[in-house]
Amino acid sequence: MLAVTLKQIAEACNVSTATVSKALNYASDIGAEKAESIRRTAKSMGYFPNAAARALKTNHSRNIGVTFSLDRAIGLTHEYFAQILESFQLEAETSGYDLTLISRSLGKTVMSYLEHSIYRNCDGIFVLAQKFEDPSIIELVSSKIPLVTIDYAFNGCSAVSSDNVNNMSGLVRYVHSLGHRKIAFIYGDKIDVTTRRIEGFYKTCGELGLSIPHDYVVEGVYHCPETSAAATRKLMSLTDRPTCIMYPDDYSYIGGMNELDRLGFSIPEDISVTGFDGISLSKGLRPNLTTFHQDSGAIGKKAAQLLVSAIEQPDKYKFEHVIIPGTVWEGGTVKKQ
Amino acid sequence: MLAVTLKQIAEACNVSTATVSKALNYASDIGAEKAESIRRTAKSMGYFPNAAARALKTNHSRNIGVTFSLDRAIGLTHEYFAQILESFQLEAETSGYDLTLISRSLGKTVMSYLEHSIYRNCDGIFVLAQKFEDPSIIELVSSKIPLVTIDYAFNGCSAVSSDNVNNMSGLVRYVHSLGHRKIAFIYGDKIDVTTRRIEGFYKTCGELGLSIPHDYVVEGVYHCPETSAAATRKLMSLTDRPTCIMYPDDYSYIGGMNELDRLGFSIPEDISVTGFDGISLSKGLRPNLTTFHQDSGAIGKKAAQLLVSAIEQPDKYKFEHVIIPGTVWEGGTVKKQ
DNA sequence: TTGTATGCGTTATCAT
DNA sequence: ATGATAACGCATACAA
Repeated sequence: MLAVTLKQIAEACNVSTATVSKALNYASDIGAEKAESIRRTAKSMGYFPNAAARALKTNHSRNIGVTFSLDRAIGLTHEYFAQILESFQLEAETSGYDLTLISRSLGKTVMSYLEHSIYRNCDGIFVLAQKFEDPSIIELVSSKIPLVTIDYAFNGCSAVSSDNVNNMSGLVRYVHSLGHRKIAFIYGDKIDVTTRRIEGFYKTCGELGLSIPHDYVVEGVYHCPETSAAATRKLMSLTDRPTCIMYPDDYSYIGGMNELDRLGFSIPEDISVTGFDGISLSKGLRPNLTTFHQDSGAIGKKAAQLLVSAIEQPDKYKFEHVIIPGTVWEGGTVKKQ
Repeated sequence: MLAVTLKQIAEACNVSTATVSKALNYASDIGAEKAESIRRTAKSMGYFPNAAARALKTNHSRNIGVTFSLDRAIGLTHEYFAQILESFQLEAETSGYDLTLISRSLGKTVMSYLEHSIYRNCDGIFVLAQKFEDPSIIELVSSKIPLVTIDYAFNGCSAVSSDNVNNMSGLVRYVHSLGHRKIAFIYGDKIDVTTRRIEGFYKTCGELGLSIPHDYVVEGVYHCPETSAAATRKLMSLTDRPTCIMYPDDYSYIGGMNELDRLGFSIPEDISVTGFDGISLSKGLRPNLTTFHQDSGAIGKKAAQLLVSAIEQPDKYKFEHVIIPGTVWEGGTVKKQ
């Protein structure tokens, strides 16, 4: 509101705005003590540069756009994404970037993510999405604006992914190591991540010499307890029941947990279970849910680092696809057979 | 990246930039068909205004700052706040405003929320906080920048609150109506919201003629299952046990749920319980958690409407404190006595 | 070392 | 009805 400008500082110091600008930007061609004194008065006057003016002049805004292309209101509400965004924000802020939420419209104007990003002069984009085949995402990726994606790698773009194939594999091996041979898997929505997990599941079962009946692998929905409940009912009504059910994610497991209780099965005595994600909920449940913890904090942080590099060193920067490992969280829901 | 400018459109149309600007802004002093043709070519060239230039000139950015002054990483991760932010975002976007996350620093520079907001030319601020006594929040509120707060009302500022006194009262009355007389209450961190809930609890108990022993009201921590577990243990070890325990929030109830199970009490046969918030988790648990649903969607939406009014009609706008009612969600965790 | 002048893209004022 | 021009706040090439 006050909005002190360079001009006011210049008047207060009896110098030109150019000199003030140089002092504030630690330019080399300015007297040390004069620069220092200018900085002091600038500070005392509560000066902060005007981001719009600076963006207009320098052609970069020190602002990163965040796109949310997530389904079924699993946006900010999903702890996995919320944590990634939170750690991304922290790291971006440390590097001097603010985050602006970028949507597909503004008022009555419908615009693509790219158009919106250009409108806001975003220096880079953090693409948080599930449906990467969204044309507006494709357009974004095809442009020359620096960006980083999560859990999906486009050609020529940096990406940070949870290691889905190996994570799934690790979890299957853990379950197998406790003696389980009849392992069922409820997978989530058929997005890229899911394909990899299914791949990891079958591959690992194969390596372990397990042959999994077709009806042990059923489709579910991420973050949806109801669907997991239904899938659980289906699995437990099979004549040859599994000894362990792997759920698509921790949250949807809640549905399975309740259904198993309703059916009179206790966990892990009668049936073992695993989740996926490692959200804080899994440590609140009893027994603690055995799950695979995806290191969302590391994912967000790394994504921010990659994006900042891409923005600040466009020439020497090389695209990377970083895979962040996770860990099996041994809870108490998988019983030794 | 392409960044079509007014100038390019002007050249393409053989008119001046002033004329183009008028056409695009539907000014009155311009020929109808010429304006229309200019708009067509602008569209065909993929023109979008440069937000920075516009902000510089008009002194408003159509950008709203969001401050997150939340403890213990209950930021985006808390479903209540995440939902409020989500609905706020949707409504703000509809009115043509983008959201920028405002922190207390940027790079190595430490700045107050106000300084950061001025730096980014925010037209208004959405204050999402728990600790309203934070000096940086006070500074923000004392300034003349339009803002709206949630669950705490400052003098001369708009606020949207969940009706904490009455909500708590409604929940107590519901429990009482099912025959409970020995009601315990684990309250959360001692912030303003909590004070009101405690007030609502005691007031209603008084009106209902219940005298609550001191050791039935114990301090807990929001969003913290461990603390709720400890408090539960304490309550259940009393010689004269309560018949119902009211938890600070749905999430922290998870700790109580597990502890009760560990102690061999089943819900609701041996002990009744309630949560607070009405997050989606409560409907995933079995039995469904009886809780008080705070209408986070309505809160966020209303907050955005108030803020946009404050920004766009600074003169005729009157500060408001809107109380959003909620509803008891009858789950299955309170047994009829 | 310091200051002058120019332009970023837009809107607004004032001529024409 | 249309256009030249100035100004928003800042950074920088260039002149002094």
